[in-house]
Amino acid sequence: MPWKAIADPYRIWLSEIILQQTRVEQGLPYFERFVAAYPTVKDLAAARDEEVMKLWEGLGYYSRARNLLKAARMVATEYGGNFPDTDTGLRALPGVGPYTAAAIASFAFGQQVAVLDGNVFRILARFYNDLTPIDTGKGRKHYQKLVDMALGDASAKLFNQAIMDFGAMVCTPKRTRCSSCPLAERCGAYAAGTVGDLPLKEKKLKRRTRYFHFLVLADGEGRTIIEQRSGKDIWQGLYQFPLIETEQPNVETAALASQQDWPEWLPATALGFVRRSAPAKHQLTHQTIITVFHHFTWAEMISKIKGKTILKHNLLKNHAFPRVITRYLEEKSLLLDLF
DNA sequence: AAGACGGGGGG
DNA sequence: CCCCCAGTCTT
Repeated sequence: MPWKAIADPYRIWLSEIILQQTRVEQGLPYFERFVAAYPTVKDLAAARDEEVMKLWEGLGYYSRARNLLKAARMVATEYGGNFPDTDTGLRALPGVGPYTAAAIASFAFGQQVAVLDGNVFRILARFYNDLTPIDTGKGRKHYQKLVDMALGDASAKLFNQAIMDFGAMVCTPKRTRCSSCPLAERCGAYAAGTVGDLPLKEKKLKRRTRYFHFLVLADGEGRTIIEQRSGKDIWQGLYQFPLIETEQPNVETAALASQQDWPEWLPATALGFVRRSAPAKHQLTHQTIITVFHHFTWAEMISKIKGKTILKHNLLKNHAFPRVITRYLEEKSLLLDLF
């Protein structure tokens, strides 16, 4: 890790938040952008929400970005710019759970606490050939006890770093490096031939499919309309083109106007249909989203709509969008003849 | 205890 | 296509 040698609690915290459920290669560019934009926690605390969301754009799990800013402001105002230096104190920060608190406490403050993350679950389950599922309350307690025993009196800072490196490089989820593993001789799963089956999980993933129709509106002067997502759904705080969601696939563009959630401010009769995109599929962890972009001209676009943002299309880049949208915008040529 | 929450990469 | 990733929060 580039930040491995760094003792700055701010950077350790920032990197740990970014790396939650995220691969190092994916998170690293974001870490560098954040450090460049906000060298200290006070700089981050002073940032605008929209600016932080924009920097986080594309990384996913956007509650992390919202909590990041909340926590930074908490540290800046309530703690005088200094992070809490204990596991318990760190847990009070939004977005800091058991793993992240232990990581920061050990790496930044030398506290004697063991981390329990995906790597550690995997290594322990395999080494002890342990069939206890990792995704239950009981399982977490069980493995926490095991890792606490494994840590013993060793330096938590070194142990935590070592066990996670070991999980990232040797005892990996797939294509394990058992042939060069220094623990292979003592590994229960290796002896039993169960390495590929561990760790066990109890719950299976449920998925639902949704059909999103985005309305890309253009007046004669290069303007379009976007809205900010709110509520409890995905992509909270991000922007999107006005959205109609349908229960069924293959809905005609003309039929959208009679949908429940057709915007009340948008007179369907004033729109000129230009084109619709082919359906595109986007796989999220719990949702499969099929998107269709419908292009319209709206010659007499009204200039103020409550809760909506009307802007020149070349300024779209200043707002944070879900990948579904940015990916579509990257195919710039599709928009050229519209605006 | 369940469910929700993104996006990318590997097999 | 399915699983996993230096997990956390809400219900």
